[in-house]
Order: sequence, then structure tokens, then C-alpha cells
Amino acid sequence: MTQPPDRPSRPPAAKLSDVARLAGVSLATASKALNGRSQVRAETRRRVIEAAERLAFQPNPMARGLPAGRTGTVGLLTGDLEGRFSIPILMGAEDAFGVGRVAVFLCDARGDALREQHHVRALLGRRVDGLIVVGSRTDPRSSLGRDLPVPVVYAYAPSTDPADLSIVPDSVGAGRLAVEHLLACGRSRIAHVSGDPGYAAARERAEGAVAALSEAGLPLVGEVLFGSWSEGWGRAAAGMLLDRHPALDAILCGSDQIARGVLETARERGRRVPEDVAVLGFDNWEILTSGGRPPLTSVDLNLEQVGRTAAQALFAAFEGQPRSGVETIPCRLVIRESTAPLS
Amino acid sequence: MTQPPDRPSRPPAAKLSDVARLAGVSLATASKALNGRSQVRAETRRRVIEAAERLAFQPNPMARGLPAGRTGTVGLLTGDLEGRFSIPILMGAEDAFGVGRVAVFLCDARGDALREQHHVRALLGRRVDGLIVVGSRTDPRSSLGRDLPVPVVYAYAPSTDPADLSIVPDSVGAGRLAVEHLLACGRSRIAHVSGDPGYAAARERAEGAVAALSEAGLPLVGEVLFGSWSEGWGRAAAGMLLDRHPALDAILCGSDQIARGVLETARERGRRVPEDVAVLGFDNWEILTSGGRPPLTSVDLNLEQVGRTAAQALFAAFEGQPRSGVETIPCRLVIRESTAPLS
DNA sequence: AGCCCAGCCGAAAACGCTTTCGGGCGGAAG
DNA sequence: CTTCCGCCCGAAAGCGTTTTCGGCTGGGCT
Repeated sequence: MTQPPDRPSRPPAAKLSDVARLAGVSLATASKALNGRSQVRAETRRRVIEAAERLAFQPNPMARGLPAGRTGTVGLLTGDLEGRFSIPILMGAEDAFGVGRVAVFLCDARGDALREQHHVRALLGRRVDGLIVVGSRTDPRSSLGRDLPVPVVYAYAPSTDPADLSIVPDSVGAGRLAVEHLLACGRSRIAHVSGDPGYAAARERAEGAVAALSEAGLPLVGEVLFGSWSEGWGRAAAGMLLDRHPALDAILCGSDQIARGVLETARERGRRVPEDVAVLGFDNWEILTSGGRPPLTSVDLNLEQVGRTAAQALFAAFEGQPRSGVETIPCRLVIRESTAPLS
Repeated sequence: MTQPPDRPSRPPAAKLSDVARLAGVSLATASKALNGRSQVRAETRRRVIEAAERLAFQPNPMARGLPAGRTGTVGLLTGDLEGRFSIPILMGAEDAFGVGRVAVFLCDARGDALREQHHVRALLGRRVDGLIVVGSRTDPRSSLGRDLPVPVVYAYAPSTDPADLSIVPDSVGAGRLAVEHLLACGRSRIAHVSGDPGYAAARERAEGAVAALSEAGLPLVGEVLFGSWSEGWGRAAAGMLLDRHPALDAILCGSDQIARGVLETARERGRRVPEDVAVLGFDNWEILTSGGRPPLTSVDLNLEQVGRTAAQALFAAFEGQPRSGVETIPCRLVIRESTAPLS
């Protein structure tokens, strides 16, 4: 049972009572002064604050949270950390909360409902002030329930319960945005290769794209080609399209991965991108877009914004202004070299 | 100032005193019973535990932490969340800690030293029991200092201070592992294209590769080609290599991105992979390895293991068994189709 | 029968902070 | 010179748990 050897036992952290003594006031006054309560003379407050700084005082959040019943803590429950989508949302949320004011507990349920339950209990046990639930796809997911003791915001994947608040990217608008860009580039024979039709993202992007086309009085070239979210599918689908519809001048792809496959096949077939065929992806996954030949234009889902909005909504709920329903965040086009006006 | 409308005000969470009353014992006894203290009769303990379950009692961690001085909380300070490397480490750490026992505060300093300081202070203010610092590259980074009040473990990027404990992947061993695999496949004319030589990972992988080659009595084909971590560089370097050394039968690539570029160029030049040339990457980034033609053999850095080990080391430090120095975690080969024995 | 000791249990203090509430003090009004 | 009123400040009561320490009970020993 040896003690850890030579860690020089530093002076224990300063407490409020130390500050009060140094400033020559009582605990109560010191507390009020530091928390901006109004019942303190300006001069006294100054003295207390100065004392606190001299001692590098940091209030113990446990002691502080005990009377208040708040912890200054929120739980971030994510479906798949590995995945591409949780991370930017998480970062957006983190910086909306701001360092020092609120800290984020991270939990990954790895897509397992049981583990999710477990995490929720653990988080509530820690008395988090609120919860953000991040899905791994945009399909609606089951609600955590209405009777949780803290507010909950769903991000990316909406809750099936309309009484919950969900913040999601505007997939339909994303499809529309993509087509409008292609139209603005003078393209009129546009095809669409997408991923797994079991994903709402695939269906909704297609829906937006088709709507924008028909508003422009144009048909889609062929049907929407649903398949899988892979480069291989992109290659295969592009081959088929170029065979059947040699005249097409743009291929809208359901994801950057698919787009990479499409780019490759177009290149092998001797079609110049963007001169002959424009190619456009979704997700703006830098690792894929930047390495393409040419670099890939893509629709960014603004996930950081989704995260920030979710965090703000949680704040609003703390203040007693809960919202509900599904709020969508507009997407954003990032133009690189794979799309350009027809010359 | 309206109250939030119809959230049915649920009964407030059960406290220890409720449990005690229901079990017909005092607070002290209830506490001891639930915490496994020995001074309670088995029968009494049973009654208390049953009462606790009936009430779904969960101790308030703030109240619990106050006397104990521990919070059951650690801080995870990462350099770049976007990056590929923090995430698996984070997941490894998360599951080593186990749900419910320890919760992880996540902070991202985005590579900014000032913001890092800020986060460290915020975390210490929250009285975390320990810190894990995750870097975004394997190059040594400055220490947080020796006089922090809690144990610190550095993961992925080692600390420059040998008194700190760092857990890093074995980059030299990774280079060695890669070459040994190629040798086992009967390859003998091996070239190496790597990334930015400013990265220790690039230099150390090359070092291990060259060492393994020279132990086998073989030279490297050409020099190590350092460049950047991009597909474009992979394509360019591969073109150069195939021109100058037409006889080579394997190209070891410093990252999966580079490898993707190399694959592409080899294919365009009509070299069959793996029949004519084997190609091998590092990092095992699934999104890149699986989409290649053919799918890419790669060296996995075992980052989850790095995270788990870091978490365990932190536990050890809590128990008064701190370690120091740099500990390396061996890497692991993931064989796909881009390497195969010469037939 | 008297004593001692082990085994259990409960009263109370402590942890560090916030907040309520009462009281002192000074100045203005009467 | 009183009286009253506002403004500041401090004493003290919590917040929910752990832990210490003293007391009670009952059994075994003398």
C-alpha cells in the first residue's frame, strides 16, 4: 500500500471560504458577488472577485450543483461514432454550449437499443440537464419517451413522436439544390444514381431532385437508380447509364462514394468531366471529394449547424421554452471541379 | 414566464432517505448496505437493496462526490475530432471504462494550444478524476505539465516529457509488419511511397520497412518517396516508379489515400494488382480500402486497443500504480485483395 | 448471575456551495 | 431628535450522500 511517490502534494484547491476570508466578507456575500447577484455593493464585489482571482478559485461543481439541482452537464447519445455523421454534429453542439458553461458526456450506443437504454439510465443517474440523441441515418427512430425528467433533442435522425423536437438536414431541399445547380450549369439531361432505397436520405434526395426537374419542365433521364452506398455500385450504374443514355450531360449521385465510382467509370469511358458530363455528390466528405479526378462538387449537409441548433434548442428548453416537431436545416452546395457551366 | 405546459411533473427521483424509510433502517445503514460495506447483516442488506430497486433509486453523483472528493468522471481532450484517429481511440476508452462506472467528458481543442489550456482548466474545475489526451498525429507533443492534480495519459501522440505516460501505436513495427507480409508473398522488389516527411508516422513506418528489408538482405527499390498524404501524390509517385523501375513487384504506401492513388495509376498503366504488383496501405480506413480496385490490404493501427490501454492505465493510476514512459501497441495486418502470393 | 466482546445499527458531522431571512447602518423625512 | 426606509451584509438552513463513532443487543465465558 505505498503512496504514489513524489507527486508533490499541491495545496488543495481554494474553496469559497478561502476567498471570503481573503476578501474580508462572509461566505454568503462572496457567493453573491461571484454569481452576479444584485445585493452586493460594487466595491465589495470587486474585492471578492480580486480575491478569487488571486486564489485561482474555481467553484466545485458538485457542491454548486447540489442546492441548485442542476449539473451544467448534457449527455450526447450517438448511434455510430465511427460513422461520418455524428462527429460534425457533436462538434457543433460542443461549441454551441461553450467551454466551461456546459460539459458534454459522450456515449455511443453502437446502434444497440439495449445499450442505449443503459446509457440513458447512466446519464440520468448522473443528473444531466438534457440529452441530445444523434442518429446514424436520417430515418425516423423511436422516441426515448415523453416522461424523461430532462429535455431531449433529436439530431439528424428525427423522433417518430411529433411531441419531441428533432433537428434534421433538409434532404428534399438538398436534392433540389443539387438539381438547380446542374440546371444553372446548363445541363438538361440529368440522371440520378442513389444508394440503398431503404434509407430515407436516398428517397428524399431523389424526391427533391425530381421535383426541381419537373418544375423546370424537364424529365429525369431514366429512372432513379437505387442501389447501395458504394463506389462499386457507382461504377456499375454509371456504366449502365452511359450505355443506355449516351447523350446525358449530368449524373447526380446519392453520395460521394457513389460519385467517386461514377467519376471513375466516366473517365474510363473517355467522357470528360465536367465538359461532357457533370458529376455531383452528397455529404461533402472531404477525403472523397478532394481525391477525385476531378475534385468533386458536393452538397454539404451543414451538420455542424444541425449540432449547434440542437444545442440551442436544448438551452431554450432549459429556459422553459421547449419546442417540438421537426425542424430542418438547409444544405449548402460546395462547388469543385466536377461541375461547370456547359461551354 | 409561463411554466412549460403539460410535462406531467413526475415524482422527484428517490433519495437515499426514501430507501431507508421503506426498508425501515437509518440513512447510514442504507448507505452501507448499498455500498457493500461490511458492517451490515446480510438480511438487512437484502431488505435495503430490495427497497432501492423498488424505488429505482440512483444515488445523486453530486452528493456522493462531495464527501468522497471523486467524481467518477474523466476528461478526453482530443486534437482533431474530424480526423480519423481520435474516434476509435475514444471508443476504446469509452468501453474500457464501462457504462455507469465512469463517464467521459469530451473536449476538442481543434489543435489550438490556447483552447487546450482553456479546456484543461474547465475539466479540472469539474473535478475530473483523470485526463486522456489524444493527439492528431504521432509526433510528440508538449506535456500538460507535471503538477496537475490528476493523472494524465497521452494517447496516439506521446508527450515529450518521459515522466508522463504515453500509449502509441508501434509505427516502426507497422512498417516491419507490412514488409514481412510482402516478403511472405514472395515479393522482392519493393518500393515505398509515403506522405509528408514532417510526420513521425511517415518516417517511422519507412524506418521499420527498410529495417525489415535489410534483415532479409534486400534493398528498397529506389529511395523512399516522401510527399503528401493525398491520392494525387500516390498517382504521381506511382507513375514515376513504374517508369523508372518497371520490374518492381510491390509498392508499400504510407497511407490508404496514397495507396488509392497508386492503385489507380497501376491500373491505368495496365499493371494487374496483385498479380503483377502488390499494393499495401496503412490506417485501414474502411471507406478507402473497400472501394479500391481491388480492395486494399492495409495495416490497422489498433487504435481501439490504444484507447483501451490508455483507459486501463488511468485506472491503474487511480489505484496508486502510475506508470510512465512510452508504451507501444502492436499493429495488425488486414489482408484484402491487393496483396497475394506470387503465383 | 455478572462481564466482556463482537456484531449491528443509528445519530450526527462533514463535504462546499446557494439562498433565505433578519438585522445593522446610514441618510432623508417629519 | 426621532422615525422610517433601503441598502448591504452575515448567520444559518439546506442540498443528498458518506463516514465516524458511540451505543445497544445478545451470546459465550467465568
